[in-house]
Amino acid sequence: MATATDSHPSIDWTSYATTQIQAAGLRRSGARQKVIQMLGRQSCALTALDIDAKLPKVGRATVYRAIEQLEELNLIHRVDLGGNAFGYEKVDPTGDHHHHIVCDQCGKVEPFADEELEKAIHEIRRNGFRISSHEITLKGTCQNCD
Amino acid sequence: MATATDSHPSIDWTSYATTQIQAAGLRRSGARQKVIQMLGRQSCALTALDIDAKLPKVGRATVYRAIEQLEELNLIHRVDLGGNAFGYEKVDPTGDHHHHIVCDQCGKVEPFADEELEKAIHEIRRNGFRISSHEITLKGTCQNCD
DNA sequence: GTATGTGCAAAGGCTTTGCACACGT
DNA sequence: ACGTGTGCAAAGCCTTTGCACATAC
Repeated sequence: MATATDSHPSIDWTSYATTQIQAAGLRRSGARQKVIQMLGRQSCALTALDIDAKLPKVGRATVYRAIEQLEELNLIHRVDLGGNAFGYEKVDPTGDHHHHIVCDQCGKVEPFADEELEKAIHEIRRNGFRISSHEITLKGTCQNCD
Repeated sequence: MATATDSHPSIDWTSYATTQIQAAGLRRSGARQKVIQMLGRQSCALTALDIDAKLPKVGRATVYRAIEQLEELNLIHRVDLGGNAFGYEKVDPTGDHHHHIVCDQCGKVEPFADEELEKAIHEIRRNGFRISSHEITLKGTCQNCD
C-alpha cells in the first residue's frame, strides 16, 4: 500500500479539505487556502496564534474564521494542549487518528496511537447520547523535565 | 463497605483537601474554605465563573487563585467542556474517577466510567514520558438535541 | 454583478496582577 | 506581630465582531 505519495501525506488532506470547502458552498479564496495548505503541512496541533504567526499576510480574524469553518466541516479538530491553550490539527480523511501526551512542565506535546485503547473506546455505549468522537490526553513529565 | 457517609461522599474530599492545604503550609482561610466546601458538594465539573457566581461573597481573583492552588496540589483537575470552556472538579482521594461526555449542540455534560477503558489506558507506556494522569472526553449529541 | 471573503481596528470575555487592607497562626 | 490571604480595580490575552473594501464565481 505504500505509494509515492507517502512522503507527502498532507497533500491528501489539503485537496480533500479544499474539495469539502467547495462542496459546502464556500469559495476557494486565497487566505483560507493558505490556512488549509499550512495545516496540511503540520503533523501535530497548532494554536490559532501559531497559525496566525506562520501566515503573516493573513489577518488574524480570517485565521479564526477559517478555523471555525474547518472545524464545523470536521476537517480539523481541537485538542487540549494544557495551560488554557487549544490546538487544532487536521482530521485524517481515512479515519486514522492519534491522541496526545502533554508534558505538565514544559508543555511539550507528542502524538501517540494505541489500538487497544481505540477498541475500548468504541465499545462504550451511553444511553441518551449518540457518540461521534472522542479525545484522549495523557499528562505527565517528559525526559527533559524529569 | 457502604457506610453512613455514602450519602455525603463530598465530606471526605472536603476534609482531605483542607488537610492537604494545611500540609502545604497554606492557611485555613475563610474564602478558600468556601471554595473547597463548594467544590466538595459538586458531583461534576464547574467553570471558574460558575464557582464565582455561586460564591458572591468571595472575590473573583480569589476564586482563580484557589483553583490554581488546588490544581497544583492535585486536589482538583481541569476538564475540557467544549466551546473554549474549562471546568474544574475534585479529585477523589481514593483514586476513583470518571470521564465526561459532552453534547456538541447544547453543551450538556455527563460523567461516565468504564473499566475496560481504564485498563487500556493503564497499559499504555510511552518512551520519554512518565505518565501521571489522563483525560478522556467523548463528544456527541444528546437526546434533546438529536 | 453579486454575494462571499478579507483585513483592520474596536469591542468583548475570561484570567491575571498590583496594591492596600484583613485575617490566620 | 508577622506573613499569608483577600477584594477591588486595572491590565493582559485571546477571540469575536463591525464595517468598508476586495475577490471568487
